[in-house]
Amino acid sequence: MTALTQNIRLRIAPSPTGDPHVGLAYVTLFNYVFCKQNNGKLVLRIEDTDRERSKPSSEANIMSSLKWLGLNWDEGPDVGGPYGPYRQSERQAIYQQHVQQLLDAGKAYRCFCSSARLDTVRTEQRAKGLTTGYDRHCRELPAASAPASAPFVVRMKVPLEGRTDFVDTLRGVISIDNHQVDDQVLLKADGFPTYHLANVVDDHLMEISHVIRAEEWISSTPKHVLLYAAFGWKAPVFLHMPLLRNPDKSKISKRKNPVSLTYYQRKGILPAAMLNFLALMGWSYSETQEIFTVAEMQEKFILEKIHLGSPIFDLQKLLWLNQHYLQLVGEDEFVTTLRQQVFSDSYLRKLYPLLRTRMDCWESFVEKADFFFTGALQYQGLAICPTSMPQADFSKGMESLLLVLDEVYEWNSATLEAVLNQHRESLQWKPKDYFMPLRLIVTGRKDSPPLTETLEVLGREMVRFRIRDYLKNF
RNA sequence: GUCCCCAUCGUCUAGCCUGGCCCAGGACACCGCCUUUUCACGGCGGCGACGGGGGUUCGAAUCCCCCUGGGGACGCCA
Repeated sequence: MTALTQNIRLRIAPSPTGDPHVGLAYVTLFNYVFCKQNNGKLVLRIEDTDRERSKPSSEANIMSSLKWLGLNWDEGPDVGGPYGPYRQSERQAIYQQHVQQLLDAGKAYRCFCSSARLDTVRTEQRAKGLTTGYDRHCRELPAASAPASAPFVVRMKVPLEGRTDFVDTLRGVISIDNHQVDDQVLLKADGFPTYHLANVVDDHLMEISHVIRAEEWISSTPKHVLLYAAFGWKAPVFLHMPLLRNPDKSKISKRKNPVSLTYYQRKGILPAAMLNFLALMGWSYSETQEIFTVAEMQEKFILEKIHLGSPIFDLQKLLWLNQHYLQLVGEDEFVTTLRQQVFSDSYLRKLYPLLRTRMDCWESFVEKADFFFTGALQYQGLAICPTSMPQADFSKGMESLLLVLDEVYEWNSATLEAVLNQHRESLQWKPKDYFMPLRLIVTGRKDSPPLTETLEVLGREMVRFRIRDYLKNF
């Protein structure tokens, strides 16, 4: 490593648009370890340029999840630092100024196309089997040809010829034809920058030396390289981590796998286990030893040794590691953690109104409230209702089912019907039966609190996979 | 569809760069046995992979090419 000839500065750049994601923890871990190993600085930068989706609560959760894992940063919105502000929404002036610079240099242009027009163009391109992208309609528009008040975006003027090459530390040279690179929007109509602009400008201004990010960014790296060149800047070193996968090998998603760090924290996965597990996804400590700490990883880690095959996030192995770490827990920690995390005051208070009238002695709490701790819901009665059956009789059951599926699993009646159709044969359905064929009551137990309250206390992600597994095994 | 990336047991991986020590090593899961008054932990063992085809070479999991397969990107989301 060339640690002495260069300041190592890494960054993690989450977008605060949802629950803290395991993918973030994964990428952060590798950034963190490489950083520490080289006496570098780790920057946390909040990429909140999507005004619609960014939420302060999400930002807070991301930070607390990373802290939970012990992945601390040296500079960030909460701790400050010499390169701030560290929230992109607070850096507007900087982006405006840089966009103007590109405009002046003729390396970007204003585009007045409506999204409707863009949609049409894309549809046509798709129909012809072409790469979809902007047709550069406004690229050569004379500067004064549009009314000053017309809404516009600023697009990058990508070279029409040639190729753009860059080096990925793990993969070597990657070369992409400029025809494949879109005239990317840099500044949106609302004046906010897109990821591509903000990311490049900030990485440069914050003197980031190595960009370690997920593989999904490979195909937009040429845009970034082109931008660095347009500004006359030196690009950082790029390294793309393999993507975590669902069991079906698709990119890990909450639809198919629990992905929220909050979920794992609450479930009772220990940070050490999670970190150890994540480290194993693409890297190995030694030929025989699989259990190791972050500190040990730091000693032996070699960036270039990251394995490129995209690993499947395997809950079983996580749990095995966790069991191992749990065995190391001392008696005091056992008592304290259980009190704080599982039987916390706040959780018990939530349960109070639901359990109070259902218990007949203190001991019965365990029996009556078990599913509030395991998430193990019971499913009572899955019935096929002939279409002749009065609508009202099962509409209630249907309602709760759809509520669960829509709210918890983001399903709708169409996907539900598809699932049901898969089981059509084993259910011996007649075609006329599957119009409204199902009644499913999902609750904790027979005498349990109402579904809505149950869901609220348990949390959606906890329930989501129970239902999925249930339907799958049916 | 176009472009890009990837390819060792069901899963995570070691080996690949610097061909021979690999008829491929470890771990999870699974199965069996031992230990244990139960269960778990622990110990021992079993099952199980170099996607296919061409090269190069005395020799290929390792190097090259093609095919196939998987994935990602193609947004005024990141």
